Amino acid sequence: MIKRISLKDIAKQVGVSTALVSSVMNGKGIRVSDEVAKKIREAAKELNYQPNEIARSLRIGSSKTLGLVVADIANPFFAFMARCVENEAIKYGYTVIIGSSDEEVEKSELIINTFLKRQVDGFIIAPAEGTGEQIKALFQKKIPLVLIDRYFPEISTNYVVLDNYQATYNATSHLIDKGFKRIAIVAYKLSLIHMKDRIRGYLEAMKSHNLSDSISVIEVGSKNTKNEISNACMNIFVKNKSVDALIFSTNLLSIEGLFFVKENKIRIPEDLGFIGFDGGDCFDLFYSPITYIKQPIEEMANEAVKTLMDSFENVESPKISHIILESKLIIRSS
Amino acid sequence: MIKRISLKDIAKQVGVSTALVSSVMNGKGIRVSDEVAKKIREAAKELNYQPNEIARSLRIGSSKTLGLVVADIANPFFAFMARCVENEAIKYGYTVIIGSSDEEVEKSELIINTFLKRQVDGFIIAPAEGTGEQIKALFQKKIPLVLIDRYFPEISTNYVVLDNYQATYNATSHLIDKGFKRIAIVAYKLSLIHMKDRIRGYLEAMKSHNLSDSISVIEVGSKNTKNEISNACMNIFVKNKSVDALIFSTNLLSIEGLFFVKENKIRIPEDLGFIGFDGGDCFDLFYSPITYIKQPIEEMANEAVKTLMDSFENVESPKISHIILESKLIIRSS
DNA sequence: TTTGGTTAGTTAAACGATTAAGCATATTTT
DNA sequence: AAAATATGCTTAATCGTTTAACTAACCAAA
Repeated sequence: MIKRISLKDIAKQVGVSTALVSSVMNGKGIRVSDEVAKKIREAAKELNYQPNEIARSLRIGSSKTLGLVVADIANPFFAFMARCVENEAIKYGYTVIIGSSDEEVEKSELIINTFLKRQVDGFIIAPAEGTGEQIKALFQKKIPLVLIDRYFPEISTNYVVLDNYQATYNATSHLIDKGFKRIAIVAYKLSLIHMKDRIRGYLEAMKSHNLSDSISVIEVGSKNTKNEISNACMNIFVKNKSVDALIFSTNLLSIEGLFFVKENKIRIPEDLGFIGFDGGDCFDLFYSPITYIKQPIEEMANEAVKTLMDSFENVESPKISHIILESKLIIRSS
Repeated sequence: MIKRISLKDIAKQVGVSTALVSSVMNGKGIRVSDEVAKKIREAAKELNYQPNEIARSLRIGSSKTLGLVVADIANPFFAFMARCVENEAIKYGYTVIIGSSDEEVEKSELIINTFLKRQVDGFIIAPAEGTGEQIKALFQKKIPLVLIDRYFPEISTNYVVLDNYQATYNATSHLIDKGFKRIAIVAYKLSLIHMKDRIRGYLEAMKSHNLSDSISVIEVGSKNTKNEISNACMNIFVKNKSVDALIFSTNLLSIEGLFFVKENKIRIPEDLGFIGFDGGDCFDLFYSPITYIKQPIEEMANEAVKTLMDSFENVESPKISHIILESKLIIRSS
């Protein structure tokens, strides 16, 4: 590696011990005369000293690093979340390392282990399906941890999530108010709670409006979804004419829904009501701007970082915090 | 911090020295009997030992970490690039830390210094305008470095970029072939070479088709562009009717261009030819699918990582590599 | 004059892993 | 039988920083 300036170099140049230099650089601890302190600071500037955080981490037992594990960094939802987490963490003097599990159990495990080896101080994780054991293991090791977007009800970790139930409840109600009756929801075939809650919100809204007979949940696998969605929608919408509005339960599903609409020349909102998830330029640019459920992503990220910082304070007496944020229905012409 | 298992714990349990454990874990170096080696491996598994990479980094003088500095992580182009860099780096056993300069000189400097303190082994940087001095400083310190997307002709660093000249030359030629004549290019007011080259490609294409009189370069600032673009396009296109096709020189500009088109109910391609940069769902979903210049992002990322790995091999005798990749014009109906 | 306190530092251990060098035994070669 | 070599391990230094504990010099109070 390249020769970098260390405390020793400064100490030698000024003619003091490294302990003193360290103390001056951190502005605390040992007593120093103003004169020597000034000399040290000048030497540090002159040599362009950059402290070695690796060594510091080792000594103080904290890497000042957070591990962020998202389900899919190519998804704009998580990309934006990553950005927010980073911006927030830096305010507390923390660096973020990011990994994408791509919804795979093995990859999630690999990332978590890599991050553990790198001695991250804590994790923010949007857990993939089936990673409950991994989360439990972290929790048992008392490693500070905040789940985001999704959580496991049976594991009592910190989490920051959307009020998913309310989100789809409101969306469904909105469609009903607009006169749609045969409303379906498109969701992933996932056991994760956020998906269940989104479906539940839809179901309850339908029931409480006496539309139980029109309930229709379209579940698609999380891989190879494009055709699957198209086919699923096709079956229900085109062949059976049994649906007059669709609610999509994630950003990617919504976009694939838009492709379906475009390819089949479906008119929105005349032929089909459409509610998307998470927003994005595509929704705005669609010929008929799309109504969507907006998540407070930045707030989620900030809360997650804050929760993590809090749990650094008292690792031994862990206060578990559950933060549930409200979505906003952005009403457009769909 | 949390008590984690160290070499010492394993050594104690098995009754050997840490040196021996280390050697066994790394599968090299010191001679060991099969019997003891087996015991050590079993103990490591039993205790779920995860080596402390921080300590390892300090000792071996390499953090096995790359610093990726992008111009804007919220931009899908860079988000995807980040993902590719990460996936590629992991193959070589490297972790990536990502920072977004947001095209600001100060933020870029902050990120670079943070990464230096964290002892990154090398950098991949999409440099913001005005960060030439920062890059030069890294280069002089002999810190392995690859520029990506943009570069500084006056600094002889490694770089991996698009053949920007050819990209817009081809795009312009394509529009001319389709019968458009009064073609304008929309670009950022930036001194960076990639932007200059994109404009140059357009200019040369226009000249070589004897359309010098119709040349029109629309330059907008990199902040607050939405209105600016709309106004700029409005002036030229609507008021003067002096333009019949637009080429956009970045992804974000393209999307803002689409908003302009939509808001003003311009018909594509009847009223206006349109070529975007970088692709994306928005282009596909637009009522008239958008022709665009496609960058080989994954290849760029892979080449950048590979170049960096190569320069780790011989830090002292730096072989500078300049990689220029070709774009592809994806022709659709615009 | 002893005791105590302040000032301005130094010394040395520690964090966890790596690695060169050393050191007994055991085995083979001459 | 002596010398050389191989085997299987330990010791201790090192990376750069932090920090508890110590020291030496000086001044003030009892």
